[in-house]
Amino acid sequence: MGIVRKTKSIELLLHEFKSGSTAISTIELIKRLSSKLNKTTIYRVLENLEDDGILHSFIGQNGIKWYAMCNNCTKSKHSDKHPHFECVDCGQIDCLKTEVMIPEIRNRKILSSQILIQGKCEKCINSK
Amino acid sequence: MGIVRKTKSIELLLHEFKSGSTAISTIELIKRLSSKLNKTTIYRVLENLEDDGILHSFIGQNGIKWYAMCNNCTKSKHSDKHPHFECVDCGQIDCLKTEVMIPEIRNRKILSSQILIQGKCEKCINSK
DNA sequence: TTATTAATGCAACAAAGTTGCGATAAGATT
DNA sequence: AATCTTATCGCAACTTTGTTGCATTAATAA
Repeated sequence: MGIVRKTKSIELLLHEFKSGSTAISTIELIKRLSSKLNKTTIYRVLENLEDDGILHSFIGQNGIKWYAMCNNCTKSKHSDKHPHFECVDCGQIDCLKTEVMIPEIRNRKILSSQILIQGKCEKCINSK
Repeated sequence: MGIVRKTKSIELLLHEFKSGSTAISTIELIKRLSSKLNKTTIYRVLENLEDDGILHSFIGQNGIKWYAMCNNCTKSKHSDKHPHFECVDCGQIDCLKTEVMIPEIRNRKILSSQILIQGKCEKCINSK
């Protein structure tokens, strides 16, 4: 689908992502916004924002879905191929600008890839 | 936990993986074995086999869990850091031997990583 | 053969996400 | 500004994947 009308729901959801390259899980968004939005609406708006190249999504190591802002995507081309970094201590997931080279593979045609890195973020390394 | 007794359930489950480096999702295993094993048993045996370094698991792009045979793992050290390749046509997922280099990241300590590559497998490229 | 307890099956539950449909509201039209 | 069209929303009910508690079964040690 994609977005046709500017609504309060879209505004509320995008507001949560304004602080940059940190990802937010759908369940976290539902927790934060459940007093203002129905969870069905949240799932649907996120899908529309992704279709329009405003957000991108990926699956965390426990199987739940996360969303983060896109940088240079459009409706037709999602160019967010960056890795995501998940802190094993605080649980925060960030988008990385680091390039990871995926080599060609014999007899296979690569179309896309997801890279999820686990480790400790700066904050959690220092607050040991 | 890990495995203490050799049981029929373990034998049945491992039998499904005997054909090498192809991964199988938990729901596929439940479908195949539901006449012989309870799904709770399947979940628990898979967990034990992973704890013992016999199988390893990862999350597919739709959030469901997949298992595949390990090559050189032990109870204490899971060394399966290889990428997984998912065919967008036939849905099959295989373990790759290809090495993917994850570069160091400033101010973060990397502990592990998952790489899931999507594309077309040899069979599906040719059967166009 | 018997005893111990790991492993299993069952039922009930939980979490994450989806579907159908009537009600609401964005914004185009009059 | 009032009306109309239909995208969007909220609600309830459902589905899928996975988990928990507990009584029963069976692997294997004694």
